[in-house]
Amino acid sequence: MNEGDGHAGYALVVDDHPLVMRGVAGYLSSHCGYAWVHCAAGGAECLAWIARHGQPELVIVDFWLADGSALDLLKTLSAARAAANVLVMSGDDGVGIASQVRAAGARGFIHKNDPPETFARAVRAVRRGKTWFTDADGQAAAPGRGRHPLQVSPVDLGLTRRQGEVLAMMLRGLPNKRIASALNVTEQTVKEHITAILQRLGVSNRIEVITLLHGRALRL
Amino acid sequence: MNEGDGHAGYALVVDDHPLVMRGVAGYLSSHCGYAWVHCAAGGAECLAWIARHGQPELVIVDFWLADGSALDLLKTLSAARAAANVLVMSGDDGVGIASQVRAAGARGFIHKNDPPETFARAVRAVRRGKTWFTDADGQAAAPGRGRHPLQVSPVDLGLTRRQGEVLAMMLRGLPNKRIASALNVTEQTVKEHITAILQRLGVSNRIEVITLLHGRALRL
DNA sequence: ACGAAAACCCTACCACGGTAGGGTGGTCGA
DNA sequence: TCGACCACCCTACCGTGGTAGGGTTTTCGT
Repeated sequence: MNEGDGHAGYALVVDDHPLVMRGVAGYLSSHCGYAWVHCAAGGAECLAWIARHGQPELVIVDFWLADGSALDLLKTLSAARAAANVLVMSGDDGVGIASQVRAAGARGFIHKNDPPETFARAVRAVRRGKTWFTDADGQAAAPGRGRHPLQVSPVDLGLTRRQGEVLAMMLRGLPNKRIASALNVTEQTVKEHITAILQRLGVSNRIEVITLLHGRALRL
Repeated sequence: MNEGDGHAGYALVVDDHPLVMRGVAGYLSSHCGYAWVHCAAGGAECLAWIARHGQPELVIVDFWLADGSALDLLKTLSAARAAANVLVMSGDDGVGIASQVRAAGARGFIHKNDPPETFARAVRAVRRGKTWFTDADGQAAAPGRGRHPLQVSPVDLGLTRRQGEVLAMMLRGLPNKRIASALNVTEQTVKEHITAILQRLGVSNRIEVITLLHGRALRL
């Protein structure tokens, strides 16, 4: 999948919702190839962090922060060093946010309702020096929802029922032995199920499976 | 073996922000012992899902949904079958939300700003039949931020700089060989770094590391 | 100037994961 | 009844991952 090479620089997520931070940070590290992802709960913490450690390669900021909107932070960042790629993320459809944000120096704007794929595309674009402003600011965020598979069913993945159970336990990080004893079968049998799963999913390791499917729920 | 693994009942997350959903769902499965977590993007989808599949053991609803607030959904749920444990989650500090939500039949209310630990405690409480309403609705969400460590900052995890780099690549699912070549060191050196990381984190596998820091639980 | 710690290298050993290639018994639909 | 498929078992092989126990160099704080 994506190749982001070793020491590319780190990403910084600024959001005051821990769970959201968690989700975004996880997604960044798993699907966008970021080695280090740091989180800050607000603008001040973000600036302090950057002062102490270097300039991040990418900054993702929630528009609505506890200590004011992201606009101030944005301007400060731009004033200090315009180098950082800043991507602003918002949960609502406030008109003009995109343009405000762009004026303040952001390199892109995305909506929390966007599917993760869009998110990843935006990150990639910004990373390459491009900008990413989906709706041309007058298009008013088309309500057409971009639903995407966040939960996967083993069947529509081409797996048998048993393989699905094995997959579920594999995703939870259980070693073969435990899967075997939990299923009351031999470790060998588990291995064979796993071999089948691997080649059906086109990967070679169990860890590739985990990094591939992690974050989406398995529906049996 | 462990608590609610096998067929304890599933959790349902209702939120229209994919990334948030991702975070919450991941946290539920990793830190709250939920084997199955399903996600719905709105109230309608939630109801449809419950109609098709069974009653979930836990429902987590974002207060602000695209198709109106969660109150309608809450009432519908309560009217249909009061059995479900519903936990409402909100991102802002709107006064009276907690009481509104409680009146509508929710079993608990949490704030997105709350640290994940609080989230987990709320889930556990609701699961045991108790309720969870942090501020007594008049206390107006103390601004004292509840910052907590939740993301990979190698240093405040007790890791050296190099170990942090290795950890990052490990989390991306890269095998030792690749890490070694990316870092221009021997595979052996990488192994030693990893051994150090493992015992500092108190785990025994790299997959335990991944599942630990990425959300999947291992609960042995 | 000295000691500690980090980063690097080496050999060797063993458990685990995954593959290959055999076989059995059961269920289902043509 | 026959074939297809699933689940299960077995032995055997090998690559990777992780540990143990040696060692060298550089960096850094006191």
